[in-house]
Amino acid sequence: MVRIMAEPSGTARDPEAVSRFVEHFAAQLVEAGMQRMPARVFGALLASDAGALTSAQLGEQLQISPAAVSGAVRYLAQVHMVSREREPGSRRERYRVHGDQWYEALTNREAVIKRWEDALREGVTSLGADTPAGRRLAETLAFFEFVEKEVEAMMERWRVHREKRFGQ
Amino acid sequence: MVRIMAEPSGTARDPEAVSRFVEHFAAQLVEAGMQRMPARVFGALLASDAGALTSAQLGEQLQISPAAVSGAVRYLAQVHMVSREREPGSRRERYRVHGDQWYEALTNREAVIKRWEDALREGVTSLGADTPAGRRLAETLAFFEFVEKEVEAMMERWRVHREKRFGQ
DNA sequence: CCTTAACTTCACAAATTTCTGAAAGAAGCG
DNA sequence: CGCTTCTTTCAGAAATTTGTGAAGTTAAGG
Repeated sequence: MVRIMAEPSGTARDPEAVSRFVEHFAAQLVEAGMQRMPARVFGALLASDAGALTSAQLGEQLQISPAAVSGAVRYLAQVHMVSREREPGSRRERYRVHGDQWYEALTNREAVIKRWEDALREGVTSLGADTPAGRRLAETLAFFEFVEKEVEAMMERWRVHREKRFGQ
Repeated sequence: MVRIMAEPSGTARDPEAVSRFVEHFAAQLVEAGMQRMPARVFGALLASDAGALTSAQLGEQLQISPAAVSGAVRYLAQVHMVSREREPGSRRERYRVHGDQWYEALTNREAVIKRWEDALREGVTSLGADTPAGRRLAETLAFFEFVEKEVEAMMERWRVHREKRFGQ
């Protein structure tokens, strides 16, 4: 049970409360399809005061190996949910949740949607646009195209809403 | 290689084209987090002319056991992506994609969102609304609440859009 | 009622995924 | 340049998930 004094900040936070949140939140992400380690790492970052942690801190807090941290972080960076930064003049890397950047990523299932659309388009042509099945696929495709446009507009509105509510 | 003459309809469909679509589409769903069997079953239903298939037909087309069909269908029904119907006077059950009903369900990640929100709310109070971490969680929570409202409005607009484009 | 057709549940084998320890690979610092 | 500190990669052990066969359950039809 070693505690790392990582942040120079004064107020000690209740590590148990943090852990409870992290695990609970991660469990929801897992249920929604995310892998366990990425989910936990992401939770830990969200719940950190600085919004960023080093690899060692993550390993310590979550009781996982450096290898596990590495894998989780690679995934999270790939889907743009965290960014990596190197403190200049150190081999230590920090991983950060970028305030806004990340829920942009959450909605950036766009890549996913695009591939659904491709599959559907292919289906429409190969089954025939004039068959009942083809028509069903076409309608589904139309739905996704609709959603894609709408989500974009929604994020625009969110940025405005956010500005008003949280300043900055 | 046995073909079932299931639909009384005349035009034979190319089973290979259907299969190609089903597997491709299912693969995308899997990548997005859905289990393989539910994804394949759902694909098969989407690609069927009647929009409905019996358990036996699904097993035949996808080359899976009745048990697998049962499990997949149970899941799909639970999340309202298909509905089950019994042809009156028969033990045979049919599973159907309900045209509209199902993408309502897709957006009905609402249940999921609700639980994310709960976890976040808990986090805000337990970490303290006045801490940096607490503020970050609160903002994230606000985002989800925003999305929830927006999605509802979006679906309303879709119904209108759909009506215009596909009649009925 | 009894038979039989259909669906479901359950225990287990197989396949897949997940995480680790160990070794290899970068990059600051002397 | 070599040493040291951190991160990544890789092979494999452990755990989990997935799909099956077989037994169990339900309900139609004689």
